[in-house]
Amino acid sequence: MSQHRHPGAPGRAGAVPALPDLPEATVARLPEYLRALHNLAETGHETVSSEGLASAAGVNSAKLRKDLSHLGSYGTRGVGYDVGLLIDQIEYVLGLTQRRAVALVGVGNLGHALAGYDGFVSRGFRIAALFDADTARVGEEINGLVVRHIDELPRVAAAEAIAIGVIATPASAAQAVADQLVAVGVTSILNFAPCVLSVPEGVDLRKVDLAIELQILSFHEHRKASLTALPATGGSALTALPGGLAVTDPQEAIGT
Amino acid sequence: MSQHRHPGAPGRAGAVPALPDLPEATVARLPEYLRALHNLAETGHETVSSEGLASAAGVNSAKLRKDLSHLGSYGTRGVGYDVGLLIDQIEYVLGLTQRRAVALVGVGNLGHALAGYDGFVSRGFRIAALFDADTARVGEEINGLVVRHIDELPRVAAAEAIAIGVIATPASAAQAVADQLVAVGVTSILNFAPCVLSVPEGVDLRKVDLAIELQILSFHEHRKASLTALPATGGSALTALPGGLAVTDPQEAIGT
DNA sequence: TTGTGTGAAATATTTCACAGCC
DNA sequence: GGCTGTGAAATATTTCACACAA
Repeated sequence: MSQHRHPGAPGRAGAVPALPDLPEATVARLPEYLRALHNLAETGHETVSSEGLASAAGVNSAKLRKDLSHLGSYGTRGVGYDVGLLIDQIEYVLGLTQRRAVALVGVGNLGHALAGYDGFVSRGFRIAALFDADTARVGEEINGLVVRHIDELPRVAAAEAIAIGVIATPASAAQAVADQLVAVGVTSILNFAPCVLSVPEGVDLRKVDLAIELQILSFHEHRKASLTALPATGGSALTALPGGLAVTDPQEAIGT
Repeated sequence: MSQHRHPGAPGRAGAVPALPDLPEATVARLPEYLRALHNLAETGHETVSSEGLASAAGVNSAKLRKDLSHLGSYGTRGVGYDVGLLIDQIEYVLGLTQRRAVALVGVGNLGHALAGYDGFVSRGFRIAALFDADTARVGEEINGLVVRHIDELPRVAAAEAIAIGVIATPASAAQAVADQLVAVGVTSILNFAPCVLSVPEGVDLRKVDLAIELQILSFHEHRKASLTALPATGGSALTALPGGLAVTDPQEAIGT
């Protein structure tokens, strides 16, 4: 691509957004770059190389450059990237120039913590409403917000222009809540309940399952243990393991 | 592969683990299958087809079959999978046959919620210890566990055989905590702090960043808004968008 | 000379489609 | 007849390596 093309300049200088459809893997990394850039900006850096930003974000520099190249050319060859400019660009692409309103449904153990989580507010969002189905919890105030009954969702959603719904209910309630969110026009949902939700075409759904993360780590623990368990089988302990030798996690070595 | 090969039967009938090194994408889905299988078992199903399990887990059946084929052949052609057998097999591969001990560091807002999260306990883990650096929080009891000072980590880790460390501290403390966990022999870490951690080779690190999930959703909101914003540009509104037409999120349509 | 931007190569993952077994 | 297991094709993602701009 010739010359500098800045698709959708943040300053809206008459140009057009034309959000390029980024690879999903790239989208998932942009927030990480953004955080690293904010750190750099706070420590007085005005410029950063792909190498520098990549290591701050925990990726390799080739990947970073490829990712950023999808946004257009915001670097200067021989110099690096302008930190401020890149922050603006990424925030623009991620749609963070407007502070989206988030509705959190389910104010139990986890929901309570999410309601008080600074990161949402400090990173571009506004928790606009809290809901729960349990009347015992309705009325409680968390972080300056009053918990409302879920039946008030339609009214509140219209008033607050809710853009994103976060579900932190028990799994048994999650699908019903998702349906209600969809019904009031919410098109992005983040689900913390450990279950599969189905939503209509056009609604984006992401999920965070805390236990799954631990189970993935458990797999790798198991794997590491099963490898080190056979210290010397003659070399290729990594391949097939013909037969014999019952080794079911002797007791993973911890500490000295 | 000829006949039924059951690499590493759970019942340890003298056979060998021989954990096949599964594709990472497959590993990440196994916990989801496991949850779906438990649901099926509870509702009395003894057998399930790839189609049925796939839809319960929110994936397509081809992917499911490919994933399961990496574990060996546990299905019966023309019939489906034996629910109980598959549960055993997946639990075995994920290393859930032993209840791994988890240490949670950082008992603030989020950590507090994690300490009380049922899902960890119900899905194969044991929260063995809670730590914090803030002496004001040390001694507090959460869910039957007393919060200890982080300096006690070495002693406790040795006593409890901690396998996995969960970091729920502020970002500023996270790297130091990670270092301490690594120092006492922990080789798997789940990080909730919004920062990049570096750990030595051989230590597995996963990360959950709640704000990042919202930012990814925000991107898609932005994208949807920018597409629907040009209702009829003559057909190919999806391609480049030559120039002109300043469209910076008019106001995303919410509600009716 | 430095360091971005990017084609092209290498990997990883998903999907297709069907042979083979129950 | 139904459904798994799996090669082969299609996509997606990562990495390489270098032309070229500043």
